[in-house]
Amino acid sequence: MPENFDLQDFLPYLLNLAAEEASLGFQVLYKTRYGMLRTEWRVLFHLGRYGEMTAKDICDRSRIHKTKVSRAVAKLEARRFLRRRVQDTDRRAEALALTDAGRAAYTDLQAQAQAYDARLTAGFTPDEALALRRALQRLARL
Amino acid sequence: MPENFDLQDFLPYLLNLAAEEASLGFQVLYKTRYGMLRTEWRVLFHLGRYGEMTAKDICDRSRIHKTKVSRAVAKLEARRFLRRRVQDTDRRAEALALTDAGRAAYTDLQAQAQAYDARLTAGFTPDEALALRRALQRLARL
DNA sequence: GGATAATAGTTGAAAATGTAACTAACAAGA
DNA sequence: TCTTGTTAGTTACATTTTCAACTATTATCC
Repeated sequence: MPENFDLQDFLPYLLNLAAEEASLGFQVLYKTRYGMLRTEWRVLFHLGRYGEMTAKDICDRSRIHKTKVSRAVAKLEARRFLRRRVQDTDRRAEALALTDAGRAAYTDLQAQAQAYDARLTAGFTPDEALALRRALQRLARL
Repeated sequence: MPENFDLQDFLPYLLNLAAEEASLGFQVLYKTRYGMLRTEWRVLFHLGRYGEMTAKDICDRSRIHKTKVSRAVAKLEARRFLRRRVQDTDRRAEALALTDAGRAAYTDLQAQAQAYDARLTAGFTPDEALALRRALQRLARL
């Protein structure tokens, strides 16, 4: 066991640093354009990408805690980005769906996200970028 | 520009997920053993690994905001993990140094961190692990 | 059917974070 | 030396997050 273990080599630290740095550039977009928080953007993305689903579905897919999702949904609804519809089959659950405005915001931000992702990986070869994503998905247990 | 861009492929999202997952396992250690927060552990690590330095030094090295460092230092001091000594050369700055208790906590947690890091990378070949760290360091602009 | 447990989602209070303003000390130039 | 500007660090306040408790509904099983 080596004595000199640098913080820069500690994976949780390194991951957090890289995640913060990478998040920052994109945060500017959804924050300044739509006044959204990270969880709100993520909920929007889920609904835009995967279609109608309940808050529980989003929780399961994204591993965001239900209180965070609940508040994000409330804000997105207040801003008319989504509608809730109580389900007949289970009146506890609500099906969430984007409004036209929500869909427009999603389309815009999704394109921005893709462009931003391309910028982030610009310094890597396709193989390197692929290996990085694979490694991260493994670490995230996806 | 492909239409179907999954969240799981979006680097900021993926990085955050992996960072959270990786942080969780280690957080248990410094939280349950020492009741520390992430910033406190990081400050402790800096002082343990790199020796006496000022809060400003820690900020510069770690990119943690000075208010977070200030509060972490206050807590670590209250728990007798570090001492402050006003510098003669500049009476605004304080040299921070671990106490014996602080050093003991650092030694313990540092070993745990190393072991945990090894567990995290156990599924990777040495080359893969190295490539991952290199990629993350680049993304983090280290 | 009726009791009990589990689940979807919300809410309130406490803890943590971010932002800006602040104090105290130093620096530099007229 | 006096003014102005900068820096180290703290504090106050607003925003977010976390945690636990809560409501309403559905599922289980005797």
